[in-house]
Amino acid sequence: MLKEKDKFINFLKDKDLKLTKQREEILETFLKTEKHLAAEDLYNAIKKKNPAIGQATVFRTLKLLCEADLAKEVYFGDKTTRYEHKYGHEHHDHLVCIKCGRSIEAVDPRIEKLQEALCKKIGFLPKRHKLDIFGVCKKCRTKTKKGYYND
Amino acid sequence: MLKEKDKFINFLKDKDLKLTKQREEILETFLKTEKHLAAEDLYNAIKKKNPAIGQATVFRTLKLLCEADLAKEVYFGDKTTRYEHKYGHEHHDHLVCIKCGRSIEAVDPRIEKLQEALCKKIGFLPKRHKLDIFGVCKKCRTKTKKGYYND
DNA sequence: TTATAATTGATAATGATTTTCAATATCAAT
DNA sequence: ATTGATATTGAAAATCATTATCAATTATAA
Repeated sequence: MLKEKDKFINFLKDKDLKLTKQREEILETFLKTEKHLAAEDLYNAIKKKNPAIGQATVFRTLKLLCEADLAKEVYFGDKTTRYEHKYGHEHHDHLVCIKCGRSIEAVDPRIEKLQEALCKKIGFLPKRHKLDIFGVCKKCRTKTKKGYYND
Repeated sequence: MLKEKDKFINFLKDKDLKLTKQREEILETFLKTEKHLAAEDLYNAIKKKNPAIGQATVFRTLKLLCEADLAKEVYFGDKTTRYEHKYGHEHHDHLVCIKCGRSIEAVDPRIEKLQEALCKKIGFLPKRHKLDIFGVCKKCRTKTKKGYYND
């Protein structure tokens, strides 16, 4: 928690930007939630503590958090941008549950290797990639009383 | 070309929808382009032949083509939806060039297998997935006069 | 404390997509 | 071919997420 805040403060200093109450609040609330939230979700969460906050400020600050490498944009197909924590999170793929909406982070180094090989084979220089697998998570499968959810 | 049209006609009949001149035109123009185009691109292309066509109709028809499994929505991170041909195209990953914007289709069965294994290991039931690799394509690397583009 | 530049919230603007609605076209059954 | 029931169309207004504008406010280095 402190590390992230420090990183943000350094980032701001570095860019001659100011540390404001709203920026602090937004960062704190963002760090408290561990899911992939949209700007609006974060806005609503913060409004409870500080109803004076403006949406625009949330959008702007989220952008800053991305620049500061504390957050990362993710897109899951619907048209809204979501944000995930980046600090201390290595690259990972997403297993997105189509029932509950949660997403699980996972990596398989062998998959990463094969991706590189695939690129090399066709002369493509990879810079970044993303793999999203959509399906039903363990919890949601189990919920279906009659054994596992299987179709 | 005929196959796709037939499939569309059958789809429409099946849903008690009507085959109209604009739907035909939109399908034909869509089939003529082999890249991932946005609704607006398609709209502009069609306007040349038929200036009377409405944007809304293009959006609506693109939706229909997706339902008919002739087209598939793809998202490459910017916020506009693009559409690719689906008929006769197996599942594939995308290598998206960040220089020229083109995208190459590719599949590696070993990657697919590993993805399944990864899911199984954590009890996740996969339904579909997408892998996009962003980088620089061979052509664009070559364009850089002094040897390959490498950073 | 003060000067100066950055920040804020409200609101208007944007861009992509959707909806609404009255006029028109399709198609199955005459 | 004509009809009639229903789907479709284009234009324009409405939406949704996001961005830009701007006057008032605030942080910060001197």
